[in-house]
Amino acid sequence: MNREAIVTELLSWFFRVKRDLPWRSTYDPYHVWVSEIMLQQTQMERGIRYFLEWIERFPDLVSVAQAPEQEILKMWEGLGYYSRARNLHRAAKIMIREHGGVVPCSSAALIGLPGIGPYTAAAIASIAGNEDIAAVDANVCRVFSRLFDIAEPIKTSKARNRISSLAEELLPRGRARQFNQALMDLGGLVCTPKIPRCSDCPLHKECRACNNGLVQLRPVKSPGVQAKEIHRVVGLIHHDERIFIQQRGVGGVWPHLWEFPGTDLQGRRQKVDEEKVRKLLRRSIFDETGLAVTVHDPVASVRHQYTSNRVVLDCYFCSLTRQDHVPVLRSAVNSSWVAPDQLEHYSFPAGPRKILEQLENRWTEIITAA
DNA sequence: AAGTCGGGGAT
DNA sequence: ATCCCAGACTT
Repeated sequence: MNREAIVTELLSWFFRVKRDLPWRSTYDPYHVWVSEIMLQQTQMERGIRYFLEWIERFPDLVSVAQAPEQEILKMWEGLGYYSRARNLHRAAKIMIREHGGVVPCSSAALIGLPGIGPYTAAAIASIAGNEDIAAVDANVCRVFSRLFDIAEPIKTSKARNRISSLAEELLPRGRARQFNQALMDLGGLVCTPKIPRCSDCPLHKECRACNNGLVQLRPVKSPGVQAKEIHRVVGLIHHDERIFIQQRGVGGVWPHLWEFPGTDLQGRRQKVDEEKVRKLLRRSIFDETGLAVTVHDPVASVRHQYTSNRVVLDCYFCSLTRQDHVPVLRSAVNSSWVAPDQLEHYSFPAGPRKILEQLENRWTEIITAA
């Protein structure tokens, strides 16, 4: 295996076909940092849209550090992994305070900042600062698992360590910026998961898996976990032309995002008794918020998935049975009564957001019907 | 080492 | 329907 040839072919290919990405015009460390955080576990096409809107709203580090968390989360809405947004916010404040108001470019200074692990530190340091350090992401793992025909399951630390040292050995000194991005682009454009385009690959002559006819079997994956079925019911509580929403804590999923109160149903297999569902929802809303409500008809229902859960989310219209509308929150950290046309200013997970889409233009009809 | 954390696009 | 993604963090 000719390592010299691999590097030469790879860099030559990158120079020819590299993607024209927003943060590649200047390699501004702030831009590179934001892009790397956004692209964690996120596909390029989606990331770019969020990146452009983000830079328009937060053109520099100071604007991020000074922004209220609510606005940070609103810009992140729909992107998932919301801790990334909160960590970005925290890290911005630290950079202002301890790094002279700039995004540091050395991996040593970056590692350990909120949301910045080994990969992201190496990626920012190499792409923004051209530091000689390999950045091994999912793309690079896949490329190397094929290039060196690695039979070990790709998720194991053994395989990861082997790939990391291979990447370090291969990295041409002084050209880490081009080399790392070249590997990422190769993984994203040519050496793709399902149907790799080996005939277009600049490394196919050097690729062991390709030469062994094993490309389809690489990388080796471990068995996945089965998705959990969840049936959730929530209440759209109406009072005085406003809707009740509450803000989640930071303990579990969707930290500091807003939601409608409700509960998960347990016996989700058999046909659910409508009356029992209403009673259960009334009870759980009372437990969670202290609000006594009457549960009316369902007004929206959506399906969505997150992590390894499949969710059916039913939304019931509710009204207060007593005039007392001051909540006593059990698990949420904050709450608000909001006019329907103001709900768009709050950040919701995808499920409730889909509910809101279904309710758009139906508010008057729904409220008068009840 | 294994779980948790999202969401949508590709296949 | 399943797989996947410019991973980090907790247990």
